[in-house]
Amino acid sequence: MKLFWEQGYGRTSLAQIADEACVQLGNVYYYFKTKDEIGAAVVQYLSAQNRTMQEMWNAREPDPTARLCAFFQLILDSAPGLMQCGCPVAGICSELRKAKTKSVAEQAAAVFVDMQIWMEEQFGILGKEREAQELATHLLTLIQGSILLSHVFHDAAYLENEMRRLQSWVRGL
Amino acid sequence: MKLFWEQGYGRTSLAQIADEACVQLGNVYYYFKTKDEIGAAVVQYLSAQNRTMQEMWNAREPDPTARLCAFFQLILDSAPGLMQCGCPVAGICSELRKAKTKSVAEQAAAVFVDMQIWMEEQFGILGKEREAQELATHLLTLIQGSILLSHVFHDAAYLENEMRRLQSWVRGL
DNA sequence: GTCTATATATTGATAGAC
DNA sequence: GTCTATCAATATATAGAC
Repeated sequence: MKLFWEQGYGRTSLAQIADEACVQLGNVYYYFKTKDEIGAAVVQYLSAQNRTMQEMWNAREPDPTARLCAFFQLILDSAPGLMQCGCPVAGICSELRKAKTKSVAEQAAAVFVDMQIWMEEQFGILGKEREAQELATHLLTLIQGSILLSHVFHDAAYLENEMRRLQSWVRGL
Repeated sequence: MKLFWEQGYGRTSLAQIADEACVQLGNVYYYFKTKDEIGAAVVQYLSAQNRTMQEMWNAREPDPTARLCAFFQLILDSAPGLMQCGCPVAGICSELRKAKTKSVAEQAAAVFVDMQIWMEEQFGILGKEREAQELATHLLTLIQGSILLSHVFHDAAYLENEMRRLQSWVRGL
């Protein structure tokens, strides 16, 4: 995951992965038959990580507003990495969509669906059932747009300003 | 440009480029010493294309609102390609930022700076000098965010809905 | 399960005939 | 300017010893 995020899927060789894992190149193929399987495993890891965070926020924070703020705060805390490498899910999804590995790209897109549905649920609890889908899409658009701008401009301020704005916005709901 | 957009910089071989240009592989090196030089030329082409469009809108449309709407309309017309391959500027910028070719990534980022400055100018003419920068950033965030979502979800509706919303918003200024 | 060694294919890049 | 031929490096993947 680290290498795919930092360098991209295509630029990362199996030799680098073996080196990062402190094993020999040949041993990688004992666990993964192809490089695509490693890509699928990474996407699955990112998906599981996302769901774990959602379950944690659902359990810890009774207030949907606090849950959404916790989500924004996680993005804020990840700002340096997001600025440097962009969104790991969007990155691998876009790269594999342009390749022949379409199935893995679909699994990566499913992570965004999970995020969207979770945000919709929070807006629903807040009594915004009718606009929930529209609000969730709007949020995801702003999040991904600001991550991309901070990455392209190499300036975390784009992401930080947007996240702080969203935090104060959601607190005013 | 076509190949880099559709497949990405890394996945595109010089053999493919030569084939697309209907020349032999060896002949490519008569015009470009390295692959990076081709990447730089593509970014320069995208930059020139962007500036050409801006100059055209500035000349044809006396009203800044109409200019911004023309910009949004161009994105709308490009929706199928943007959905399929994402933003060509952001794509090559992100890919080369993760590579060793940092200078080309900076040139790609400069295209976004051009867009932002042009939008700021339009808001300035509209009498929004004070908020011009903030509005331009917000626009760029929504544009790039909606392009990314339409690409990841493989659904042009995300981009189309956002652009139509921005068109009616800017007409209400 | 882990390792070394290697097959096979493709890549960016070069040399030189024409 | 365009071509053929090829180098050298790197990639994914496999075979088989231990």
